[in-house]
Amino acid sequence: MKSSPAKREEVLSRFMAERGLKTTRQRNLIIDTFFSLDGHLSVEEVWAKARELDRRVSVATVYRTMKLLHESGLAHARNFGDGQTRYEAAVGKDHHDHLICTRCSTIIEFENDQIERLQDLVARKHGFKVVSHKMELYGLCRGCQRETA
Amino acid sequence: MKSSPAKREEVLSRFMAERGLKTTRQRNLIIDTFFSLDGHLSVEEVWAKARELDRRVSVATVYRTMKLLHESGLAHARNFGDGQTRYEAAVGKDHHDHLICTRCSTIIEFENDQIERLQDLVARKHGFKVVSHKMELYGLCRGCQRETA
DNA sequence: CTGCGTGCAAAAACTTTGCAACAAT
DNA sequence: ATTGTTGCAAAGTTTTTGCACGCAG
Repeated sequence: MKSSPAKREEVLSRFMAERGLKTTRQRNLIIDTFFSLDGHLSVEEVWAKARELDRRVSVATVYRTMKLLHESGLAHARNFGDGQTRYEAAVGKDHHDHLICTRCSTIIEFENDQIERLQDLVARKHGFKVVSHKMELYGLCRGCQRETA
Repeated sequence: MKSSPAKREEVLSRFMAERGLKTTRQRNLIIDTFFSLDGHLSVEEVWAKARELDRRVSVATVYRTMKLLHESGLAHARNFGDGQTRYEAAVGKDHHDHLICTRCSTIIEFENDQIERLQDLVARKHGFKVVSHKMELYGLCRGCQRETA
């Protein structure tokens, strides 16, 4: 599912207004690039793609912009254990979690409402108001189980 | 709950035998230090504590040893979003997950068997064999909800 | 105009690694 | 003896930052 530009725009403009941020050519480019791609993107990857359209954007601006997207809630920041932060679009697709193969690094996404409901329950029990969450299951995918056996 | 030295010892010695690793003064010091502490520890923190007993251990050895602990399954590696890997003892206490306050950084641990069971179920459905997992719920703790309201 | 934003390069923060000396088996 | 281990410092990665210039509002 692609992310919905309408909702995005709304969240973003409210966020930028709130913080007195300005709309710039670079920010638009980076944000559009990020949402046009899909998956779990490193800053490096977003940068590479954005540069295809404008050779002059600096990686620092990409770092700064991705951080804004994260703070605005439009992107989740993830850490899959390699040393890099990866960003993932947070609107326009249903929430999902990850199954990660520790051998071949395959990542499978899944969602499970029942788990989500239980999470809320647990949080409430501790007086928490959950804003977001991440869940990652690490193990061996079908193929790697076979090869390792 | 403190970690149980017996189980630890066993897992560790099997792991070291398997890989032809040697027992050294530094490794013992670092491992003991790690398990004597509690919580989510950065390499820096373990190092600081270990140095109290032996000024000469180098931070490189701590990095190397923590990686071994992680590979042996005795320590989980976590990433809470600050730029550091944090390690947490993986035996002697039941598995648990985390509620993290995004405002004051309070971390509450919890466990929920029902969720664990559902995770296994989902994994199996995708042909995965789960070895470990982590789940983190981000939000506002009781206190911060009040202050932010 | 005014102040935020950008690019660049330098720096910071964290982690890994090459190597010679050293220690465990 | 042999082979793995350590400390150190250098190098690698990823991310942040200072600053002068530029651009949006």
